[in-house]
Amino acid sequence: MASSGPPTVETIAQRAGVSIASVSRVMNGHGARPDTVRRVERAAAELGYVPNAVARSLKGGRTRQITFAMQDIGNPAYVSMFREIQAVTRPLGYRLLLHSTDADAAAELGVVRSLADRTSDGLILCPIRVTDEHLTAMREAVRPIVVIGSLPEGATVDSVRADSVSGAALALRHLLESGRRRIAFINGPADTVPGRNRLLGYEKALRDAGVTPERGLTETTEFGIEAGAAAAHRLLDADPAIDSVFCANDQLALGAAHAAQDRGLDIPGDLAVIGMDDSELARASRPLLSSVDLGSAERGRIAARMLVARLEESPPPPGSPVRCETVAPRLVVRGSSSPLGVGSGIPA
Amino acid sequence: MASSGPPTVETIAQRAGVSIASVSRVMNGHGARPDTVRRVERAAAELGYVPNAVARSLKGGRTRQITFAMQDIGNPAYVSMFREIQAVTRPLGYRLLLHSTDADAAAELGVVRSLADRTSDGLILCPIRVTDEHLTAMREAVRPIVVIGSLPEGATVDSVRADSVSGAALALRHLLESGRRRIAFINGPADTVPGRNRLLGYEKALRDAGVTPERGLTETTEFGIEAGAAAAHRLLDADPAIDSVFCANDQLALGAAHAAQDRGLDIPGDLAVIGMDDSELARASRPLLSSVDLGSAERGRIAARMLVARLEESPPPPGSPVRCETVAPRLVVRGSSSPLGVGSGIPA
DNA sequence: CTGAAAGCGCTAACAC
DNA sequence: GTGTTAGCGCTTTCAG
Repeated sequence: MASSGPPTVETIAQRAGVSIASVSRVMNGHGARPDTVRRVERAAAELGYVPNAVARSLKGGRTRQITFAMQDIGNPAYVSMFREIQAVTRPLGYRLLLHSTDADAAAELGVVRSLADRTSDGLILCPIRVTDEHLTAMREAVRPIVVIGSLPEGATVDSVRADSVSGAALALRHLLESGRRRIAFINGPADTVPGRNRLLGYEKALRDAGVTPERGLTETTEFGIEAGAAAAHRLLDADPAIDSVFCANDQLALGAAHAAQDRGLDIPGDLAVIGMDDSELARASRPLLSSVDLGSAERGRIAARMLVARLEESPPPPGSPVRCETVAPRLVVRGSSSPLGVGSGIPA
Repeated sequence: MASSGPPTVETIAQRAGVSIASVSRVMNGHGARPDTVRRVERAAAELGYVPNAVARSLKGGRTRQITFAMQDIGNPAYVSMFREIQAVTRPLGYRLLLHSTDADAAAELGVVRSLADRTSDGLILCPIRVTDEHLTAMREAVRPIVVIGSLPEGATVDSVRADSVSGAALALRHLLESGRRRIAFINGPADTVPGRNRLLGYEKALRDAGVTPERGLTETTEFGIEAGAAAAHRLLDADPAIDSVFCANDQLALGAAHAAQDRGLDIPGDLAVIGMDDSELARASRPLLSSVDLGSAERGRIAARMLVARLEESPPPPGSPVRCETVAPRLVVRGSSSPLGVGSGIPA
C-alpha cells in the first residue's frame, strides 16, 4: 500500500468513511454532524493531514501572500517597515514575500508586473523613482498596490507618504534657533523622489528663515557612512565656516560626524550634525545623533492596513476613492546638535 | 462580451485559433510550428496574458518559492544572509518568503510545520534553539530544509555552520598576543546554540593560552547597544583591571566601547574591544571596531546553493547523505584593538 | 447534513 | 505538430 505522497482530502475521506466534501467542510469549520467532525479530525490527525495551500489558492483565487518590495533591506528604515507590515499581516494569515530590488528600476517594474501571475494578493512598494511606465503598470495591475512614497498628483494608487519637507524644516528650524547660521546639507541620490523632497525641504526652510540657500553648501552622494564622511570633508575643505550639517539619513550623518571628529572638530561645539530616519545608527555614535524620524514604522503599519483593507473589500468597488495618508515627522534632539556643552557625550 | 477576469490559456487559444495545449507549449518553449508560435504570442501580447503561477504550481507540485526564517531581520548578520540567498535564488526564478520570528521558538516550529502546506519548496532556517521537537519536525518535513547553525550530532538535516569556537579563539589569541591579560567576555543570550558556542570558544582559547577563565569576567545579556554598555559598566565596576573585552556581536561591542569612553577610558589604550559579525556597526564607531567575521554572507550563499541543489535533484534519493559545511571565521583587526597609539582614530 | 460532480488554470500524456 | 483529455487538491454548488 504505497501511500504515494502526502495525504489529500481523498485519503482522509476514505479513512474517515465520508465524502471529500465532508472533509472539506470539517476542515473549514462549516457545520457537520458531531460524529462526522470527530471521524474526520481523527483521520486527519493520524495521517498528519495539512491542506494544500496551492490547491486552495487556485480554487479561491487568493494566495494569502503579500509582496513587499524596496531598494535595500539593509536600510534600517525598511527594516522598520518590514517589521510593522509583518506585525499587521501575519496575524491575519498572510505570508510575506520580500523583494530587495537593489535600486534597480527595471527590477522594480518587474515586481509590479509580476503581480499579474497571481502569486500574491497585493503589493506594498517603496519606489525609488516613479516613471510614467510605473504609473501605467500600477494602474493596470490586477491586484491592489499601496505605495510608500510620494506619487504625482492624479495617480490612481493608494499611498502613504512621509513629509520630508516638514521633516527637513524641523531640523533646520532647530539648528537656526540654536544659533547656527552656515548650515550645510548632505543629500542622498538627488534623482529620487525622497532626494528631491529633502532638498526642497532644506531650501524652503532656509528661505522661510530669510536665508538664501547657497549651492556650495549642498553635497549629493550615495548613501553610506564612508560617502557621508567624504562629503563632509569636501564641504569643510571648501568652507571651514560651516557650523552645522543636516544629512538625508543617519548613515550620512554618522560619516559626517566621524569626518568632523577626525579633523579635530568638536560635536556639537564646532559642528552640529543631524541625520534622518532615527535608526539604530543614531544611537551608535558619540555624541548620540539628533535625527528626524520620518515615521518608517508608522508608514509600514498604515500601508499594511490599507492593503489589507483593499483585500478584504471583496469586489473592489470600481470607483472607490484613492487613499492617501501622510505621516508627520518628528525631530529627536540628542547630543550632536545640543547647545554647546550640553549632553555632548564627550568629556571636555 | 464580458471578458470575465484575466485571460487564461483558453482565452488565448480561442483568439489564436489553436488548442490550449498549443498555447501551453508555446508559453513553455516546447516545439511548435513557427506560425503557431507567432499567433499565440500575438494573442498573448494583445491580451497581456501572464500564466497563472498558482495553477502551474498545483500541476507541477512546486511553487518556486523558498522560505527564509530567522530571529530578527534587523540584525545585520541576517541581512547579509538574506542578500546572498536572494542573489543565488532569484536568478533561478525563486521568490523569497521572509519570516522574522522574533526569537519565538513556537513561531519557529510553526515555520517548519508550515512547510507541510506546500507553500514553499524549501526552507532555510536559522534556529535559536534546537529542541527534539525541532529535530523531529525537520526530519518529517515534506520539503528540504537547510539549517544555518549548529545541529546535534546525528541530525538528518543539511546544515552550514559558523565556527564560533575558532572565531572566539582568533580574537582571544590576538588580544593575548598584543599583551592583554584580563580579557572579559560579553555574551548574548547563553541558552542559544551560538551563545553556548561563543562561550566555549572564549574559555577554550583562554585555557589554551594557560589562563584559567574566571566567572567574574563573563557577562550575559540580550543583544543591543545599550545592553552592551550596561554589561561593560558592570564588568568594569567589578574589576577595573580589565584590559580588554570580547563581545558576542558588534552591537554589544559598540555599547561596550561607549561605556568605556564614557568612563574616560581610551580605546584601545586602556581597553581593547572586539566584536563579532563584522557588520556595518563595526565601521560606525570611533575607533573602528575590530570584529570577527563569522561569514554570514558566505553561510547564506552556501545554504542557498545547498537548498537549490536539493530542489533540483528531482526524486530526493532516499539515502542521500546529509550535507554539512563549516565556514571559517576571519578576524578583522581595526583601531579598537590595535597596539596603543596605532590607528586608534582618536587624536591624542 | 451529506455526497456527487463541476471546475479553478495549467501541463503532459496520448492519440491523431 | 497538434488537439483531446485527464488530472493536480481543493471548495462549492446542487440534489438528495
